[in-house]
Amino acid sequence: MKSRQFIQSLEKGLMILKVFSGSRASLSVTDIAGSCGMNMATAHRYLFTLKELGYLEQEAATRRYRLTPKVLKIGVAALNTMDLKNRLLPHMLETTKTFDVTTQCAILDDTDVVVLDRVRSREVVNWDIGVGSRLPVYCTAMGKAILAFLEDEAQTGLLQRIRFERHTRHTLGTPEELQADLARIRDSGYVFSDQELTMGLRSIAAPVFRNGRVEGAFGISYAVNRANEAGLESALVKQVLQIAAKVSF
Amino acid sequence: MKSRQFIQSLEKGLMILKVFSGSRASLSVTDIAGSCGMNMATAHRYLFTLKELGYLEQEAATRRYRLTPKVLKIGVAALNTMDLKNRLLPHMLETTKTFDVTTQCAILDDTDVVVLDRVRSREVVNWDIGVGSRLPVYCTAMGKAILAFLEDEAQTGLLQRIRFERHTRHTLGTPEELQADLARIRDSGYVFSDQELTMGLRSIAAPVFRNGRVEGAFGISYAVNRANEAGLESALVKQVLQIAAKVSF
DNA sequence: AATGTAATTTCGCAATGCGAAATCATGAGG
DNA sequence: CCTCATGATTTCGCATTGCGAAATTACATT
Repeated sequence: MKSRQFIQSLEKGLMILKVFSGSRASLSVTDIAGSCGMNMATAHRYLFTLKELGYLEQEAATRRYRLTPKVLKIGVAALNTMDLKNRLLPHMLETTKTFDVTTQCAILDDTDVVVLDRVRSREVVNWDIGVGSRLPVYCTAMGKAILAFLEDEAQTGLLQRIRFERHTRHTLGTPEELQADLARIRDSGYVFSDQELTMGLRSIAAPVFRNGRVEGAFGISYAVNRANEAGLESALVKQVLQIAAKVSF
Repeated sequence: MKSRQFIQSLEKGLMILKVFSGSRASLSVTDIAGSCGMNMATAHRYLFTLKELGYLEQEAATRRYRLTPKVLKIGVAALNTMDLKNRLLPHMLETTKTFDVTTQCAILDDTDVVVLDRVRSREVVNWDIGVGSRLPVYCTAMGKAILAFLEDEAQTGLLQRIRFERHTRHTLGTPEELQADLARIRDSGYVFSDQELTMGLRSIAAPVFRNGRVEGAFGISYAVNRANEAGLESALVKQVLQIAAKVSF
């Protein structure tokens, strides 16, 4: 039983918006009613309301609904209130320029890291994640950087909720492997991740602190074949640590 | 009087989320109640619900609420369903690499253009807008590119809603000036915008069509001083038009 | 036309959310 | 340490809102 304070109509409305995130672009009343377990009349009322408010639009022909750019407004506000991004951005630009690597910053949300911003290297990679995308903590450099320095209770809770999935042959598969890795990371202060999420891609990351607590992470990614360049990776590690230290407090 | 179908609780909940977008990062119950014109008990119920659902978190000390990264999930889904972005991205990467300019794509939302994605040039500019940010239609190259090719009724309606504000000495100040500019744009097929929004910054943009209707725009920006480089700007115009044509259908 | 499928609206009833007021923190003075 | 003040949270009875079954409408197919 929910608290007396809980407003169910709001939950339903947001549930509908969320369904759009998971599924395809355009959905019909029936689709929504089905996937939310609502009566069709109910689903229709909510869709109608969201349309009125401008968060959804309806194709005239098919009567199907799709998200409008207005929904972005809400999320982007959240992004901009994260000053981690603002503190890091100049360093990201500079690092990308100097080493021609992709730099990014991210924060934790449950068992995912959320990419706040990224500066792309000039080399076009087949792989491209965007601002706001989510990646699993346990197989990303930034994820592990944050995880390693999380408060104990938060960390153990989180570790239990992780559902391990093998993305490449380098992906860690068990909590134990991850624990061991985290211990190593705590020692060295940074993460070196070799193709744990995507084949062909390496990353280096370090945590950023705010008042002594992990706030997020700074990371860089580059193609494996660049490992040949003499001294590159050690320079990158140095760079990552230096920047993470500079913006931490 | 609203339709019988309209669900007020959802409106209130979303209104609260929206207030966070406009104002500062963290808000108290009283703040919300004030700016939404709600009873404090009501505001509290909604904040409580949003917290339960994970869209807000509450600082233990101050009892104030702030947005969580979870709200991003909703908006980002909208971004990813826009295949305009996916179609353009490879060309953006290539263009940025070739000319070392910042490339971007955007769509229209009411009187703003919303930046879907951008690839930064290597030159670090003091100015930096991010994914999801909104810029006024009437003083951006991409905005005018879209506006110029909008259906008549949509265009006239929109023109009336624009509130002109002078950002630089090049900013257009009246509907008439804008109209004249749009006519010129329709002739040439592209927009050349010189420091209309930000001093020191030039942009070139062209509309992208989908089934013959404007879907969004592709644009590039660069520092004014690069206008010296012989042939650069005409090459850029050619590039913009070529790419816009390629991804249109 | 007849049939089927999906969207929309109606309507009476019950649950939900409302606001005034009470209660519970927390902090600032005295 | 107590009091007052301020803000957050909860209670509670009542009116409103939102619910679902069913009716209606809108289209596409046969």
